[in-house]
Amino acid sequence: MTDASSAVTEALPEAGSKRRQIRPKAERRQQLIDATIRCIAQHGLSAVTMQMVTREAGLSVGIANLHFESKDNLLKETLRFVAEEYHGGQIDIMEGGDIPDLGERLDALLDFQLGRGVTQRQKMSVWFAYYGEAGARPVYQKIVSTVDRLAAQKLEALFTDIIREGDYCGVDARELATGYSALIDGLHLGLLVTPRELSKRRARAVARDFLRRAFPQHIH
Amino acid sequence: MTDASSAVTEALPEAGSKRRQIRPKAERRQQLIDATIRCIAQHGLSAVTMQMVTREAGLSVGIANLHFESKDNLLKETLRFVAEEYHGGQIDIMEGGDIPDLGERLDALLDFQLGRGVTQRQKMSVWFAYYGEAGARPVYQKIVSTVDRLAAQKLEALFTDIIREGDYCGVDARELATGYSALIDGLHLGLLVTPRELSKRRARAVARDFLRRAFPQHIH
DNA sequence: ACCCAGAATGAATGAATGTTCATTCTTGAT
DNA sequence: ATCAAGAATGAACATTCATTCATTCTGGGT
Repeated sequence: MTDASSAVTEALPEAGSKRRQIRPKAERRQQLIDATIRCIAQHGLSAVTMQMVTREAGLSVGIANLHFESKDNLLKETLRFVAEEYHGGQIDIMEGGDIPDLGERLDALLDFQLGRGVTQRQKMSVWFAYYGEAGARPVYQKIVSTVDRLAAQKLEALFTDIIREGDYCGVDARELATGYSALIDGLHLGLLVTPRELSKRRARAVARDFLRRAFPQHIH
Repeated sequence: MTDASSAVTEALPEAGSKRRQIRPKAERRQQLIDATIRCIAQHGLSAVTMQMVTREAGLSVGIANLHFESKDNLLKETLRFVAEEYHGGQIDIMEGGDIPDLGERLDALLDFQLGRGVTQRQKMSVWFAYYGEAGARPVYQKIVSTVDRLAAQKLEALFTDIIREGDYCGVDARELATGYSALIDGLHLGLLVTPRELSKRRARAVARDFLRRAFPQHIH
């Protein structure tokens, strides 16, 4: 078919290169997961197909079943990646040896949760696409609740420290942590579904307000 | 209903009756929408098929395309129904001529939002299934944001009244309303995805805490 | 220079699903 | 009792999609 000796074609040696490349398994896996995230964000979880994902990744259809065993598994691993990245980022900040001041640490957390650009929005789409299915799929519930529980513990610990430092009384760290987490989730929903009604700036203001009401000395 | 004169067969006059019945269009539509809700809650939006829905409704496959033109339309109408029911219920309470005391009205609202049983959980599954797809489907965004906007206005109005009545200062009704809505959404998510971590009782306590911190004179 | 383990490909396959429509049946009016 | 309108049925069809696998190709080791 393609005559190798004829030098006529081969116009794009780099960009649109059709050249087959061999890369390590871990790299291909990540490539496919990234493509899956973009596809879910753009087309919705229920519309995602293997063809769509592999085309987005610039690879052939067979490769997805080589590195992940099935579509189900690819979707599962994609959720795991997003969940761990999001919660891992939060946990790093909350443990945060690099930020000694507790008020600043809260600010950094808020920045992480409601900051960022397009990428963050894509991740949020993925996040909620899975939430929607979680009621019917125990596997998803398990992945989310595992990382979720750890993040919730860290948040409660941080709140406990702040309450002690500020001598706030009549405040329950656990209840407050549950409320703050729920508030952030709800704001993400708002940003995703009604971006016209809720700007990122306003979402941050609302979250800061919640924290200020609870820890007036730490948030200005 | 069943023919009284023929006493031979008709073992189950109600439950397993195979008899073909003709019913008005509106009734069939509601029957199919109800079945769709149950299917989404049990299997997840992406796993719902027309066969599944019509079997759940105890009807044949053709009927769905007779009363709704397509699967897409059935799903769209189901979302519209759930959205209007949920937001409509809230709005009725918030306008609430039947409850003059504003604090009690808040309580009633909270009851409606976080109360109920299995049915409510089913509706929530549906709600978030669509949220997950909303990022990619403008139709869903439009349906939700339309009813959402109205409910947000009513909530803001209620908060404004309460702020005036309680002489609360330094509190912005709009910002608080956004926060409260987001909090409720987030708590619903928690109830759906991590029911083990978050009981309905605790969710209510968290929401009440939020309101108490804002309107201490109205919530005890 | 040669070789081969295994990475990559994509046409083929079979299963699942949305939609159609010829046919059957019910009901209320005449 | 008869009939027509249209509600209801479900087998058939066309499409779409996940998965397979025979084959091709690559790059590091010898």
